[in-house]
Amino acid sequence: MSYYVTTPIYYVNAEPHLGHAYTSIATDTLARHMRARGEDVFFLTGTDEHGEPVAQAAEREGVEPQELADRNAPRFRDLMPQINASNDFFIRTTDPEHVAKVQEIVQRVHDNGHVYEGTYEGWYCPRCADFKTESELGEDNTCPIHRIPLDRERQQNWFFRLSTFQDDLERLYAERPDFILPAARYNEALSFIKGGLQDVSLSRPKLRWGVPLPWDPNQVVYVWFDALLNYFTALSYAREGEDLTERYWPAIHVIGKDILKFHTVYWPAFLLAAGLEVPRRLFVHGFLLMEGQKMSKSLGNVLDPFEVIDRFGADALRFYCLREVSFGHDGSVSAAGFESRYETELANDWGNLASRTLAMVGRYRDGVIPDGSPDPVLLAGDDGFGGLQERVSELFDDAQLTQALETIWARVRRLNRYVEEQRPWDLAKDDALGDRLDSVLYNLAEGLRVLALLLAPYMPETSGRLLDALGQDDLELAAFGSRGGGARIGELAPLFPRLEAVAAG
RNA sequence: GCCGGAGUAGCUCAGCUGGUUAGAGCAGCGGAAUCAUAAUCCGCGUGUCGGGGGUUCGAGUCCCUCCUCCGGCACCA
Repeated sequence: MSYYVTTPIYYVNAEPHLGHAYTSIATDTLARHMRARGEDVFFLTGTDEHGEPVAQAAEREGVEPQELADRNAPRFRDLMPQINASNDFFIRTTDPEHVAKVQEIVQRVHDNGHVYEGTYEGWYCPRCADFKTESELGEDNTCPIHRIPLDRERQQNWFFRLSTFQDDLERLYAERPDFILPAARYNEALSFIKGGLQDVSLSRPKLRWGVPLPWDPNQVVYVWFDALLNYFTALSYAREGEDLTERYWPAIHVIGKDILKFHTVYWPAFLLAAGLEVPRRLFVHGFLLMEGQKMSKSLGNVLDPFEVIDRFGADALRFYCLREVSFGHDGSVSAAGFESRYETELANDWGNLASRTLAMVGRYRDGVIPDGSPDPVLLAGDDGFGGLQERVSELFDDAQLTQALETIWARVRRLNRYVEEQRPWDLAKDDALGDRLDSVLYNLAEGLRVLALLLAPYMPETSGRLLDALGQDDLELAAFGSRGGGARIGELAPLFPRLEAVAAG
């Protein structure tokens, strides 16, 4: 089965920050998990490069918009390998193939009768060269940015008949109660729709920075439709000489709660207008907060992802983001919280479990994992290994990334407890207990293998190192007890060196 | 104002369609152990499950009401 998953495309006007990293990490974790299950995965990310803010920023710097975009897009492209994202393609909305495809689809929507010419009236800022919404107006209808009085202006404009799709969208939502997760976001979108849909601008006038309308070159496609279409256009040219649309569409979108309306209302309606399938599903995540506050440079309360990666590696950042904040909700992150989880969970619970297990296999069995069979005591119980893959998979199906990780982590703790219960060092003192020791060591190694596979989507680098040290090269998910012993273990440097060691460098 | 979330141990939070003495992690105190990155494991909580009322044999879990916080209520990405 195909699994096409996307991040939003990132606006090149800003610098990459933790928020971008978070979305990409979550999406990558989904993609990696599905690949491990044998699904046919395609993972897309990219940059959004058109629109007024880019045009203005370029103007301020005295360069062409394309030049500004060319300079900033690579910073997002480079973010992906830094966080170890496994995206299959990186789209830029200035790609000529994207532009051509946008025009084709917009034309189709036009030809299908969903576009008409109208006038848009609103408060216009001549300095911004754009309209302001009611909610962003300053005192006495002034521009919130420039603090100058706004003009009441009318503009010729092409409109998309969003209102036509009122019933279609309501039916879509009724038929697919899990179209959007979490459910609270589904409710939010649905109540917006039920409030009554009005038509929206499809284009912006003048020769600004964007995709020209095929039937009216004096207008460019409103940047949001241009941007949303990336999910669809990318499939047509991501692979040279191959169109992946049939194979992968429709998509599963991972988005932040701030862009809910565009993705859950405009986007499905626009696809219907073009005669295309609506997305399979949308997963909406919350924001990472610093001490409950929204992160912002001016407040200086930013957790710099690049700094964390430099010191601790991408795995630690990935783990922390998905562990600390329940995926789908807002939550707080902090340097102290990071260090606490790094030390107690990554270094002590998990890294040390790997160390002690490998050390015992080395010491007691000359580095060869003994044969054995699953210990019933490890399979049973709320934190047992029985049915673990299935439970984790179910959670991933609903993008419950944090709960899945907690489910896995309960087994990390279980294995540490197993070591204490079995006391292999005592078994090793009595040759008559050799079979028992074999079994315990087998179960520990097998537990590590299963957990490393389940954790690999979250922490690909360290999980790979551990699997390597366990002499495993099969990365497909496989149940506890499905592998025998016999593998020779290798060297393993601490997966997560303790903080002092990291500081000492 | 309307709609939707949330309010559970010092902190961060789990608790599905109502059912054994309300849970986990962290922090704190005490102990055990020594395979391991001095890493682990065990024990210890008098919590008004936001307040009040109701339904029920039984409610954190359903209904009503009130309080507090957050989000949405359109062309800002």
